[in-house]
Amino acid sequence: MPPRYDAAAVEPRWAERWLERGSFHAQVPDDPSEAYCIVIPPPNVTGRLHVGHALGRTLEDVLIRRARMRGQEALWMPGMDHAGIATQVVVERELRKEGIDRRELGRDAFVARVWEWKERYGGEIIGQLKRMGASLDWDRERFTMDEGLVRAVRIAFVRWYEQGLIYRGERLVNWCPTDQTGLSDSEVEHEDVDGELLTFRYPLSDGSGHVDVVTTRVETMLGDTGIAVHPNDDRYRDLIGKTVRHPFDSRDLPIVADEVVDPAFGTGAVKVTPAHDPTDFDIAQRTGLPSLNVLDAEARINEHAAEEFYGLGRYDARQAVREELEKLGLFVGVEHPYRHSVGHCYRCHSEIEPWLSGLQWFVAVEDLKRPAIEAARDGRITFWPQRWRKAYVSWMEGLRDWNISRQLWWGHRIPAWYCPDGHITVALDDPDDCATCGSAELEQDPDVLDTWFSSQLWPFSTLGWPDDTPELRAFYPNAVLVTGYEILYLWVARMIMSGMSLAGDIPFRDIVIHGLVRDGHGRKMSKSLGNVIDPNEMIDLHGADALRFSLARLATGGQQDIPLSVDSIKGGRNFANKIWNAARLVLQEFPGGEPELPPGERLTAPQRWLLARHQRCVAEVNAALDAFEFAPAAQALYRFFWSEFCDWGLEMEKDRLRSEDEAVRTDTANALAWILERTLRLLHPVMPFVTEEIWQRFAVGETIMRAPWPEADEYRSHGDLGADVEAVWPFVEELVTTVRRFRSEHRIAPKSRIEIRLVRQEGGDPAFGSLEQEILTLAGGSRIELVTSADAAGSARLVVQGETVLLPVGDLLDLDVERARLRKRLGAAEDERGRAARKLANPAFRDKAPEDVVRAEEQKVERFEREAASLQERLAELG
RNA sequence: GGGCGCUUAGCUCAGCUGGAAGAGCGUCGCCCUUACAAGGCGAAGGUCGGGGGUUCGAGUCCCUCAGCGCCCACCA
Repeated sequence: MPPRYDAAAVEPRWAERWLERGSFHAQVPDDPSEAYCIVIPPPNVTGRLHVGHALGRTLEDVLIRRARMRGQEALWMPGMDHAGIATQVVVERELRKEGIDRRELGRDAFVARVWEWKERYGGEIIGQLKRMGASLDWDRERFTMDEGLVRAVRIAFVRWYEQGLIYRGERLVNWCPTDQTGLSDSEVEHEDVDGELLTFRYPLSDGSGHVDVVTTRVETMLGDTGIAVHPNDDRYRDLIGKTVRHPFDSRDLPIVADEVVDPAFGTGAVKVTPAHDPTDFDIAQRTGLPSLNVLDAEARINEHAAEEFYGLGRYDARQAVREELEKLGLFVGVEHPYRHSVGHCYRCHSEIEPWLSGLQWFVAVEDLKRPAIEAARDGRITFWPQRWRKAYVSWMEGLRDWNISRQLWWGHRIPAWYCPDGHITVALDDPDDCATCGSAELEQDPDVLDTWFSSQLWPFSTLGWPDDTPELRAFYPNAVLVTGYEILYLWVARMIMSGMSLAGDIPFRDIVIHGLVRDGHGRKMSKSLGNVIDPNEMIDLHGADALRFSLARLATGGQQDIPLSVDSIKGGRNFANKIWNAARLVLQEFPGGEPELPPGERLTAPQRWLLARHQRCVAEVNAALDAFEFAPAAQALYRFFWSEFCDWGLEMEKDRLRSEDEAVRTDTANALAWILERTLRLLHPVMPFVTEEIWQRFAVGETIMRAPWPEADEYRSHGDLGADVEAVWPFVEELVTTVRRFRSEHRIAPKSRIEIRLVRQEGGDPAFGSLEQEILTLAGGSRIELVTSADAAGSARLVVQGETVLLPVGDLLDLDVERARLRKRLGAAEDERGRAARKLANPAFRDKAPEDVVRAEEQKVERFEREAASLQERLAELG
């Protein structure tokens, strides 16, 4: 074994071997309680693994690998999402480079090109997942547009349509003029921008006056069809029913009353543009105002508007309309900058144009959301951390119908056909004739479904739904869903609704929400900042284990975001190297094979102590993972392995490991190997590669992946074995540290050994138990003597847990340093004593605090009093 | 306009049901001690954002103020 762990050599080998051996494949268990399933949030085919993916996949793999080691059939379902808009845009861009517009190509040829592209470049992320060691069951890989899922989507659509949950209607949609499609409300991102709030004037048709209105998008006045005021607004009450005249095309616009108008905002009169504003659309619905759509699909002014503005883009039109108003003397004023919220496309970031784009398909959510809210409320579904439940519930309560039509070519085409008479046929299989009139002239709806319509089915469609497959029976509901909060609404909420409605049960029992990965200073990673951490590069540099461990260690539930720096990944690499080297030490003496823990009476004190600490680590890791707290689990592993096993345990056992006495040597090697092997299993879900590589030398099984997971119960007795050592451990640890500190302060060479004398308390056992030899090893001592206080003269004096320790170091003692050291200690001891004494002086404290707390304070006073006295005596001695 | 989160050591963060302030990184000093210098040992560094309250006791619970961040929302 080389002294440096070489992740680059080890990891690819195991990544390949695990796949060859089918180690990630899950069988369908007979007993459903043995089934454990997580579905991967399907990454976009266009995607590449970024650190956010790496985080989520690491957490999932930790859960899956642990479940697998616990003997469950752990299925981690892999797959990808066809990602409608995202993919179409990428391929369109490719085509444009070749000088081709998709419309020239035609729909079928374009879709064929996308498939071609998908086969060639899509799924880069899969290779990255494999490098990460993600134990996905690749035999079951799915794609949201594969044959089975196409069928699932159709059935879902048809079933909801028949239940009246899917309907077609004319509504305003969130239109992206760049991507040329409508979007659901969740796909619109609102951002504050500096715009202007412009006031202009509509003259009354009868010439008796005018009405002023305010707007941030003055070009939409071309599509105004009315003016709305609050019914109780005295300023305008008399105008209701009158009309104003449109300055550009002389239309007469009625003045109507509507409650939504806020008299306190602007002028209290609202221009109504039903075709380009959701609020106005609603007002028009209530008041019967007509709609006038003045924008085309690219957000240019169309032929419905006044002639002089034809063909202008929306921003040019904004300027042009304003200038015209100024010329006509109708411009009143402008507030600039005016900060207000504007919707943007979540894919391309263009400003969204609310737009009346004809008939669209919608999912009616009212009946779907009720059970989905209930499931979160009654605990069938649990959110981790819990606060997300509230966010989910309140979002669900405000949820409005979901627009599922997308004016794209890449995606699941809507299974609805129209005959010339306008009858709608919705069918599972492509129909030959109209279900209403029998006409054979059918045309399928040109639109496709929202990408999220198919991904909402993912937890059950991948398992074979709608068929009643063994997989579906065993693995549905899934155990856990792990995802970032950014798609809680876009995806998670919809899976719950569709799962309960279509698959008849909640899709998963636990939802683990993790934060967004940011750079080491909490900034968003972006190319322009140059702070992007590419998981691939990190794996090249430090290994997948290093990346995984670092991510797990940072994955705390409390905070919203997760700061990741190259340095923190380096920490993970160092840890892998530490594990490697500890194994190297043990393996120098351990011959390989399965270690056998020597019987209790043959275990040394440090070994028993290590067992107790190992037991504690097992309990901590399990408790943390049961609560989906990955950072504390990683922390517990790190502390146990590095501080306890290596820094204290191995240092104490090193000599015995190389003992002349073969029996001692064998027992020590076995005991350490045993603990190490169990710890490797605990570490394995987080750091699969290095643990597998080392484990191969210990155990007899084929892979650590199936080695039994250490459970807290089975180790409880080991804590008892170490109880005697634990009792003296605080003293031992402080003694060693205190002597080391003394040596460091006095610059005593590491090689020189010093005698340690403990002033024996009357009649007591030595406070260090049986750890005499270990103390000498750790503190660099030559021997330990038990003495009486009469022997104190001439020695340096330390106080450990109130006990006096003498170090007869003779000339090595620098008197100035020693006086300074003693004064510092004395000061600290007096502070401590004072603090405890003050507490005790408070009668209320003695009265009301629990007995053991009071006793602890009393002991503290005693102890620091003794320490102070002892140090003072010595100081006096030194003069 | 609602809602949520954060504010603890130079940096990034842990601190469960309230009982003597922690980690990693960074800094300083000493060590290449035959597992590991990607290491070991030791050290320095904190009025736990401000104010008020509850309590014998508050980083921890309550109120309030301030700053930062996020989510949701049809004030044109």
